[in-house]
Amino acid sequence: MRARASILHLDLDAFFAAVEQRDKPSLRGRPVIVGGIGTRGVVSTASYEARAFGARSAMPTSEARRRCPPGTAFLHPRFQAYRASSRVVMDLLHDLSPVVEQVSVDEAYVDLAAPGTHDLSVAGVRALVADLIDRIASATGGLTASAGVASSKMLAKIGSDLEKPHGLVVVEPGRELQVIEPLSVRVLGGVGPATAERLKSFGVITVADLQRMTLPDLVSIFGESHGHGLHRLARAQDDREVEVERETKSISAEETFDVDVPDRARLDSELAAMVTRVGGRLGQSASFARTVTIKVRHHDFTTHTRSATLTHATGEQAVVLDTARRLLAEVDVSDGLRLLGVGVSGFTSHAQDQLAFDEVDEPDVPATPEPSASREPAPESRPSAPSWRTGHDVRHDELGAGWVWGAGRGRVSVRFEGPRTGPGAVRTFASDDPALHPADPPDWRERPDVSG
DNA sequence: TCTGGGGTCCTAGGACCC
DNA sequence: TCTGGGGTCCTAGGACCC
Repeated sequence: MRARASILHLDLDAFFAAVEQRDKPSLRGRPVIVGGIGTRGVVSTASYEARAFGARSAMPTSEARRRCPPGTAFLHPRFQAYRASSRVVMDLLHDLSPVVEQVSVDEAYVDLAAPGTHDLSVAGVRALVADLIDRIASATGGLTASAGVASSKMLAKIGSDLEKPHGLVVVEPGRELQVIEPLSVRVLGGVGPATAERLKSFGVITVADLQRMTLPDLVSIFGESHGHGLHRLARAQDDREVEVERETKSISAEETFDVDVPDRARLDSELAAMVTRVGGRLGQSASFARTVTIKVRHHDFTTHTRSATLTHATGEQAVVLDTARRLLAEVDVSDGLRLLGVGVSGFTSHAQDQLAFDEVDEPDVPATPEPSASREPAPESRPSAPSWRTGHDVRHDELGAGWVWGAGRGRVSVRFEGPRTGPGAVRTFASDDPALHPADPPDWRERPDVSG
């Protein structure tokens, strides 16, 4: 917590709906819902007119249709338009300070102390941010924003919410506890429906109630991290800095089908399409991923993930798709899938990915000594054995069938799943091993006797 | 026709290693 | 008969956020 109110949290009001109303005057003053408008859609944003009828973000669109009157507009999101306006706003924030943390398309923190030139008195920041909100409105064609300024991120965010829409709250340093104590614990970051419900069972409704719980009790109920977090936040203790850059840790795509899909061919083509999207973004980021995860949701909404970590990070869509296919093959889809998704994570640089391959080498195959070369960026063409590429099916005369997990510099690692090797056994061979050859047919997993 | 899509972080158990 | 203790990696699930 800082001595002065120098952290700004800015939030655009009912952003998606406001952009639609700005761009289409006939929508102004009317209830507008932006989100999934299909049978299984949910509301992304409800305009304030729609909120008056009880429509809310994350509500099933079918429910919003029931609540809102005839004449309500239900619209698909136009992300391009939102991004364009978002950029205009973020540029205005960067005019105030170089330290801007964009949390989402419609939300950001700004460190007003960073430039060292702003008047950080309560009156000073109030004038500064009031002017900012005016400039946002004129630069975006009338979008309104709400802002909170406080001594910490937590209080700034709570402040921006207090007088929405078009509100500005400066929390005077020293009054933080007064502000939060009467509020619901739900205002604290990390307190969602589940945590709020558990707290309620202990008679905790407000932040003041939460202050009465001891740290050992909170830790025993919520675990080490969450317990300490709750204890701190209830006392307005928040030292998080405004972070300019946050690295991406996973990339994923998923889709909920209008009707549950039991058809493997259809699921496979959906999977391929999603891998193309994920792989495209992975390629843009110029990084390599080691872990591939699929996600499935059944008709009863039970949701599962299956993941596989490769020995060898990859940037290739074919490898991601092949891995995802193998994971999906293990899922019972006979009742149909409601949702299918795929993601990649465990990003590494190319140099590290070569190192990872070296580390899993089996001792019975002498590794080529390369004292420092493995730490250097590898040349453009990765495998030195062109016939073996990660993700391809192979057979070994003695060990049965498997697929290539890593290939390079005269060696190939094969992952077998058979009675002799056990599931997931990885063996490494010289790539000219005569007992190693392409598998046929490629769908060896379907054949129970394949490695027997 | 209840319940999207894209993320982050945490926990817990098992394998494995020293 | 009784069976350590960390640490790390991987997997799966859950809570949460916008």
